Amino acid sequence: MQTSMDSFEYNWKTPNESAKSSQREPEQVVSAASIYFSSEEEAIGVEQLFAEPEYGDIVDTLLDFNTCACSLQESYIKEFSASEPVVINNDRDAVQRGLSEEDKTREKFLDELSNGYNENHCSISCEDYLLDIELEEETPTLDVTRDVSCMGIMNLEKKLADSEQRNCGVHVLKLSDASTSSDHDALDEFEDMSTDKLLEVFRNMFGHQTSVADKQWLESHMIIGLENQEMSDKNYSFPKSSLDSSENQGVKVPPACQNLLKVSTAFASIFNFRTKPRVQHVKRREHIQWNSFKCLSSAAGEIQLDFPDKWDSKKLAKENVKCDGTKLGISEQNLKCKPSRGGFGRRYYHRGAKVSSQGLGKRNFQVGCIQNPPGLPIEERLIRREGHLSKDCRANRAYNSNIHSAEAQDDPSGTLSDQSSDNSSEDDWTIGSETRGTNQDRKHNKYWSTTEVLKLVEGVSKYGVGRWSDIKRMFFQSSVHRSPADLKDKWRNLLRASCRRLQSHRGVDAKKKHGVSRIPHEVLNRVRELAVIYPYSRKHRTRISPTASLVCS
DNA sequence: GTTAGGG
DNA sequence: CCCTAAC
Repeated sequence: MQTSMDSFEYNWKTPNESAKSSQREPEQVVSAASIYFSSEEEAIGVEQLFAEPEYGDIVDTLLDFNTCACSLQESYIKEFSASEPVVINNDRDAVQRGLSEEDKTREKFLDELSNGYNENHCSISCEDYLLDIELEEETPTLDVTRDVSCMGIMNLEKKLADSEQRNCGVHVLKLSDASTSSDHDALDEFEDMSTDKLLEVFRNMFGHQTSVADKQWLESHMIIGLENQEMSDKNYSFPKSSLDSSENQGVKVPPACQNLLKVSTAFASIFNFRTKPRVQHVKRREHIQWNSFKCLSSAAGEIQLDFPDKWDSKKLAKENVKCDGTKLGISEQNLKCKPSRGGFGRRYYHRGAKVSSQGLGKRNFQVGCIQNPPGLPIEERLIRREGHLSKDCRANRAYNSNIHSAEAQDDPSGTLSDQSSDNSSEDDWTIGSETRGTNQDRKHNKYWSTTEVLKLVEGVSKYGVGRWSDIKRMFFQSSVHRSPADLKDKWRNLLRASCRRLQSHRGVDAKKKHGVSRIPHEVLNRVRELAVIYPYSRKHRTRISPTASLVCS
């Protein structure tokens, strides 16, 4: 199991170094321990690592440390904000320099954390998960920097004394003052339980067995779990009945789901990791119970619980369901739309919906890439890429374009214009196809005017072939419908036309006859000259006929 | 984000 | 003009 423990900064300092650090400027106060889990499996693995008896002391130390940070109240922050700032800027070298026997054990523990826990301890295989669905999960954020630094302010003297007492480089932060009344209630409840019962409760809370039979250890960890459960997700009521019954009677969510929830919420806060927005990979059906997925998604607040009873991915794929969130139970307001390409980027229209083309075809059930218009039947909201449209559909579209292409022709004089500025580009466009009523696929389909062609030629003369963005910026600033890609396409067509003209005058005459070719000879000659100076790509030249390529290159 | 190239 | 891959 590969963990992301590299980001776990176990930066502890010896008391002496800490004293030096405390004299730094306040802005140098930086964060201490933080852990990022990229998956639930990692959290589970680290949890099991923490449950090892040989690491009990270290776990206590870390948990005390982080629990204090989690439990910090605003009043404490205010109260101690005027105190001397304390730097908890630690580094691993400092730990190694102050080695003791206890430190060695700690180092071993930290090494295991950083290297990833033994695969055998991981109960869930995470290698062959299908990346079916990507859910943007925004988990609660804990400001580690603020909490830890303030906590350091609060407990400076106590911390130093405690760490010296333990004769280790780790600053042990005990925050007995910060215990809440609810903690005491829960503690009383746990104290009445037998060790076996505690083990059972532990299993119910965190979803895993623990080999630790120490009653105090179990109590403390479950208190922490409860406390952080409340902190991390107040909307989710922790099933108290799970404490009383191993059968989890009366619990609304299935046990399997509880396990997932508690690992992801309670331990997340225990480890005080500042969760960053991440992509959660939801496992396919073979690897996770459907009910568990429903529960997990519900807790994440991203997915409604109107899932189908069965998820037959093959069937859905067969139906060519690409992005229909409804079939996945995604609420429409929770469907996040990746922004379509901005600036000069192209926008792709399908049935009135904007679709980002990037990545649509990679996964069958990618969520969060579309924006469906509400109020339409499911079938109508199915977004299909143009590539999946039938040939008849595309042919019909081309037919519509051809009909309107004959209705308007631009610059019929065919004379060269001196205009090369950008102030008339919008006006002298000729609309080739305006069939928006029935065909909204194409962006505008406006023919290039001679003025535009001249500007393009001028731009290529100045910048050369390939700097389409610069040409766009300098010569087509106000031409909102001419993207750099359009310029590139047009230049390619101009190049072909110029070569074709030399190749066959008959073909040009035929096109003139049909009113298609309206590019003046002078322009094409200039294009040909520029093509010599700025050769187009080799691939393109090879596509032109051998005789033409000789001339063009 | 930009560009090349196939369609 | 659309779409994708590559950078």
